[in-house]
Amino acid sequence: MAIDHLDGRLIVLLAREPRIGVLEASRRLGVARGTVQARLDRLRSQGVIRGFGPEVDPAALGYPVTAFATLEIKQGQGADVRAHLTTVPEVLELHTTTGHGDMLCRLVARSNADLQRVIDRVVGFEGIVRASTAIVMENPVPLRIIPLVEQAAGDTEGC
Amino acid sequence: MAIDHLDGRLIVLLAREPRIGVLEASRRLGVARGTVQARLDRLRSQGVIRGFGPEVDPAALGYPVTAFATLEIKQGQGADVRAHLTTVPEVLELHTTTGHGDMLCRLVARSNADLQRVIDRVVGFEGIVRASTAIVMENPVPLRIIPLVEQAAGDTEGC
DNA sequence: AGTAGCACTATGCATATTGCCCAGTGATGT
DNA sequence: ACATCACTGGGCAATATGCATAGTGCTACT
Repeated sequence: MAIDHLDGRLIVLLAREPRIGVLEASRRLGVARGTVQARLDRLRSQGVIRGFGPEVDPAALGYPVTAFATLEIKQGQGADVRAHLTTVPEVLELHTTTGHGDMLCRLVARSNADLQRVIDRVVGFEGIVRASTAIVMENPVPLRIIPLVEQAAGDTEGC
Repeated sequence: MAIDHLDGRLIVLLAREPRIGVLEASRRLGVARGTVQARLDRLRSQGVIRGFGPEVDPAALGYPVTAFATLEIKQGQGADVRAHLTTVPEVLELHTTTGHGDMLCRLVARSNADLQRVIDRVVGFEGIVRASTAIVMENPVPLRIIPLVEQAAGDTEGC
């Protein structure tokens, strides 16, 4: 179910130096190439590793402003709102949540002024009752997974 | 500053089929290998593409519960809180924001019960005044970048 | 006009990597 | 004792990579 220590080391290695291939990884980890190959295949088929897509920085694309919007949805309009938000390119992520709001979405925009346009487009839809937005100022911890992988790998055995 | 249409097609292609190499990409895009090579180098040096790290699914690692916590910080304790949260593996992401709270962080946990442990660890730190947590139920739009890339690429020229 | 700079094409070549095969070994469970 | 499984270590053909070259069309500058 979880991953073992070698899996963890492999994932961390790939996260740190994505350009290395299977052969180089096997050298670094001190195991045979076939082992790395098999581990990778298993991790992918188990869904632990979803893929190796490029990580794109929205800021470098011209969208330096990030914000999180909490949306309150009119009863029974959830599906329509989801469909609507999916069509907005600036909506990078959408979750339905418990708590004060009903949905939380991550937005990007070209500027603070442009954010207004994005928000207007997001909330300009029947079914959204209220929206409250928090603009991101700093991002002290960018999306990371390595510490979690290390914990998950370490739990299983003691190295 | 932004990216052109070929850049956009390249990024989308790589996002859809990450395992293809430079050579195969050049065939798909109908351009020379050197061109793809040069574009990739430029995109990486410009920071548009941060890397090709593996996308790991926390759920498959044994952390199926995701939550967002809004934290209110005592004046002047920001740096300490950041340092503290960095040490918690279950904190996948941390932002400082405008609005009601001062920080927003993304958490994962092994279960709803385990989430309590994580939150206790997160807020068990002088400097955090108040925390409100929203548990993610569904994720209709997983983190995506393709629509934004297409928009950014399309803006520049009309194909 | 003339020219320099730039991006792209097209090609070649040595080296490295991949995918696939196999036989052997040690640990585990029946 | 025996089957199963993961790992090792090796070999092989096919492929991809990094690097270099020369030619072409376009743009910008003088």
